[in-house]
This record gives sequence, C-alpha cells and structure tokens, in this order.
Amino acid sequence: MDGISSVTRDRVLLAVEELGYRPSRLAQGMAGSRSFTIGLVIGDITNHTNAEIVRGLQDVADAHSYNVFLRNTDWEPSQELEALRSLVAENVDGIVILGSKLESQVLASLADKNLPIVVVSRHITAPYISSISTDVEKATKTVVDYLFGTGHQVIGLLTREGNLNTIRHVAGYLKAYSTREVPFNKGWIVQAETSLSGGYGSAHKLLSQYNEVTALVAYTDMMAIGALKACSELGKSVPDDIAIFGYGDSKLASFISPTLSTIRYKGYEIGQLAMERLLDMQLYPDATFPPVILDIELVIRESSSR
Amino acid sequence: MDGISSVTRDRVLLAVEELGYRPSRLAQGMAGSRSFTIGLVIGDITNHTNAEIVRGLQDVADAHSYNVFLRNTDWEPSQELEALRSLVAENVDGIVILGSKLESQVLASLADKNLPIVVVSRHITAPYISSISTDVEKATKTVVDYLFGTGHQVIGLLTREGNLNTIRHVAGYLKAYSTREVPFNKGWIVQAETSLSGGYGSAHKLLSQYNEVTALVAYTDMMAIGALKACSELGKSVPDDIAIFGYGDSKLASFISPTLSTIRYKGYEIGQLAMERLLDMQLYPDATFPPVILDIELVIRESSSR
DNA sequence: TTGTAAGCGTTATCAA
DNA sequence: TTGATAACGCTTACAA
Repeated sequence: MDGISSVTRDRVLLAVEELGYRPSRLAQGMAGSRSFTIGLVIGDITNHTNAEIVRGLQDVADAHSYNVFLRNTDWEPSQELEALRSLVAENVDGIVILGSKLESQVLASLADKNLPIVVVSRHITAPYISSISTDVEKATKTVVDYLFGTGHQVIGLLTREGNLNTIRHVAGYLKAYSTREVPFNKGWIVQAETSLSGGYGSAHKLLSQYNEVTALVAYTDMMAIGALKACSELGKSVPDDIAIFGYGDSKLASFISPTLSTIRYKGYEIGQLAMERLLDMQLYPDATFPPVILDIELVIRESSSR
Repeated sequence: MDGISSVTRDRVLLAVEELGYRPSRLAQGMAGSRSFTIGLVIGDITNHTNAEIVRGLQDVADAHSYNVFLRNTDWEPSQELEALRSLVAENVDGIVILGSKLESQVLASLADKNLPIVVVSRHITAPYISSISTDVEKATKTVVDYLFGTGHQVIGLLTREGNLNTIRHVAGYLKAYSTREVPFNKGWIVQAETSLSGGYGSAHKLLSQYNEVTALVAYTDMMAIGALKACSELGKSVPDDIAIFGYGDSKLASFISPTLSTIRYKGYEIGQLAMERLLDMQLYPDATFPPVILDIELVIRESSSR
C-alpha cells in the first residue's frame, strides 16, 4: 500500500467497499503484454446475422473479461482497412473479421504472434490466421439433393454476383446435378444482388423464361422472399407450383407466409467459436489451428412442402 | 526521444512509418482523466431496434475516436448492475443505458461529474444524468386520434405489462377517448408480453370477447404481428374488419402481408443523439441538459387502410 | 518464497 | 513559454 498517494488510496478503499476491488484494465494493458481487448470487424451491426455473431462473441468475451471493440465497415474495403489500423493502434490482443473484403495477403501481413486473426465466412491459410466458415458447396448440394429427393427435376439457382462463394454455391448445385441422369440447362443459374429486389428480379426473369422450373434455391433468405413475391405475381403458387429455399434462417423466415424453408446458419455459435479460437491462439501462439468448417442444418417449412 | 529504450524506439519508428503515429489510448487513459471509452448497456444487440441505436452511437463515437464497450443485460436488473460495475472498473468516460430496469436512485448514485449517464427510453431527473425518450403518451394519442379520424370508434389497446411506459401508453389512449363523445369500455385494454405470442394471445382474447372492436393498437410491432395472426384465425380480415397499428417500424413491418402500419422509432438517430449528449456532458460537466423528447412519425401501410 | 523496483506511454505539475 | 519529472496502477524481472 506504499507509494500510493493518499487521495488515490481513499478512492480505492471507497471503491473496494462499494463494488469490490477490480484491477484496472488500463494499467494491466500498459504494463503487461495483454490489453484484454479484441477487435471485431463487421459489415453492419444492424444486419441480424451479424448481430447474432456479435452477441455470441461478446458472451464468450465477457466470460473471459475481455472487451470488444466493434468496427462497422459497410463492406467497404477502405473502411475495413481503416478499422484494422485503428484496432492495431488500440493494442488489441486479436481481431475477428467477418467476411473480409481485403486481399488475403493484407490480412496475412497484419497477423502476428501477438495479433492473431480469426476470419469468419472466408477461408484463408496464413500464419496466425485461423478461419471459420460454413461449407457453402456442401450446403447447396444438400439442398438440391433434398429437392431431387422430393421429386423435383428442374431446379433454378439464384446465386450472388462474383465472389469466391458464388463459385462454391454453383459448384454445389452442379455437383448435385452431376450425380443424376437428368437434363440440365445452364440458364437455370441466375446471378443477382443478394437483396430482396435482387431475388425478386432474378426469379421473375428465370420463371418467365423457363416455365418448367419447379424449385428455386436462393443464396439468401432475402432473395428467397423476393422470389416469393415474383411467384405470386406470376400466378405460381408456393409450394404447389414452385418450391423455394433460402439461406440463413433469418427471423423473417418463419414469420412470412408461406413460411420459408432454409439453411440454418448458426450465428450465435459462430461468434462463440470465433472468440474461443482467438483465446486459444493467444494461449498457444505457435500451434496450428485447422480451419473450422461448420455443418449446416436444413430447416424444412411450408415453402418446400409437397 | 530520450529515456526510451531503443527497442521501443525502433518499434515506434516502424509504426510511424507504416501507419502514422497514434497515441496509446491505454497510456492516455492511465495518465489523463479520459479513457476515450464509453459504456453502452442494452438488453440484447440481437434486437433490431437496439442494433440501430448501437450503430448510430458507434458512428458518432468513431468520429470522435471513442471506443464503445457493449454490455448485454437480457433485461435482467442483476446483469445490468453487473454491467455497470464492470464499466466503472474500466474507467469509462460515460455510460449510455437503454431502457434501464434499475431504480432511478441507483443510477443517480452512480452518475458523477466524471461519469455522466445518458438514459434512453426512460425519463430520469438527477445530476449528471440526461435522458432521451419518445413521448409514448403523445404517440399513442396520435395513433388513436388517427383511427378515430378514419371512422373507428371501438379501438382495442394491446399494452405491455406493468412499467412506467404502460401508464403512458394507456394514458395516451384514454386521452384520445376523453376528447370525444364515444362510448368506452375498460375491457378494450389488455396487458400482455410485448412478444409475438403475447400479441397473438391478447388479440385473440380481446376479439373473441368484444366483437365490436374494429381496430387494435399494439405496444410493439411484434405484438401487432401476433395480432395479425389472431385475426386471420378468427376469420377477421385486416384491414377490412380490423385495422392494426404496431410500434417501432421494424424491418418486418414492411415485409409481412398485409404490410403493417406503425409508429416509426428512429433508432439510428437516437443512438447518435445519445452519444452527442454524452460528449456534451463531458465537455460541460456543470451545465444542465434538458431531457430530449423525440417526435414520432406515423407510417400508414396496408394494415390500417380503409 | 517474498519483496522491491523498473518500466509501460501519456498527462499534468511545478520549476526554471 | 519551455522542459524536466512525478504520477497513473499494474506486470515482470530480479534480488534478497
């Protein structure tokens, strides 16, 4: 208790009495090597899936007395870079990035023994970088196989615009077709924005052109909901004329009518996992951490019942 | 540059070169009186309205180089208290609380010249506490008046369970009735959980008992959506037989069918305002800041068209 | 094992 | 006005 000013001592004693002693994170951060803060870089917290990931990550962080610095990038690479820089300046102990838009080498050059990085929804192999993602290809194949299994033969794919995940999405779809002896038409694959209007427009176009389509697999729930609207406008009943699958299992999925069949994306668990992984990487800086590929889960609702 | 180890100097020079010099927040916090961090206490980030507030607050915080420590309470008073304590231990420069569940005196005793508090969605008068809220009473009266204006006479109120805002909600409703020469029945007011199922159950009960009801005003959009389902089950068409109003203008409101009329709650702006207010309070600790009462905005959609 | 002291990067204070 | 230095609260390395 020596070497401390009496003013401070009084304040401390008061605090101890009132709320129990808690070491100062600031001082710990200054003195030690850890700041007990990590950075979380996301597109937009307003996005429900993101929010779930944030919550899962926060809960694990809280349990380990870590603080989380949140950065929204609006999916702009420049904002993402700035976010990363500011986080480095804050001496964070690690960074979690959701769906990075930066070149993988930029991230690789940033990652360090003292600054492990966990990348979610993207697969990057580099030292001190670990990734967590779902297997889009496998997930898509599972859905298409399911639709084949329920008697569909002509299945449309509403995929997103250019991105590594587009390739995986299409690959899963094609893989399902390649194992069956059914005719296939490249025109059944349409690219569009992953939004409500993107789904609406692409479904409209696809269904007008190919009347034989009986099922649609969308890249996101939003696209699927847009497709739903297109179907109703074209006088096609869901699921009787057209079966529809979304992706994400957003809250909307079970509220709309017909309720939407989808692939469940476990945001909360992904957040938890990301934080746990970061803690592990900090604990064993030189260990190798294999990428985590999460399994998916089909959620069958009205929009795909036969 | 003296008195600094060469190792550190090299690191600094490297950092300067690469990303420009940035003072250490940790050291600033230790030495100075400000830590450039604030605490944000919310129920659950997963809630869309909360997420919007968080985003608005974050954006202003970022602009002022402040960091935000997020704490989720799940609306548990004990968790809220723990969150506040941990934030105090982190030496935050201020705290923003959304819809606090704690006694106002607890907050009052915590607030300090060096720890201003902004309370959102609740009105508290105490030194170093400032509040931002919407006028629930006025908003409710506005909606009920609007319904009277479109010819409704028997309007049901789906309100929440015991809370100061319940009183305001009911008060606004009664005020609208009191200015008109129309019969009124206390039974048209039902209390329930603010959830989907709460709205569903209470609407079911109310409409079964009082067949003369032609409009429902719910405390949240979720309740309103639950009520929508109850109507469809009871064979009442919306809006032809029953008009329905929600509160919050959640994303769902414009997606469901029929689209939901509601009261817009400007989450993003509220978040911005809260952070700005906190900064002001820090700048002028002894100034008095009047509570901010935000105006609301009616959003008329299909569920209330006649 | 226990205790002492230096150091972390900044702010604030007090002399010069 | 400028410049040196103590203080902030903790960690860690080293000495007793």
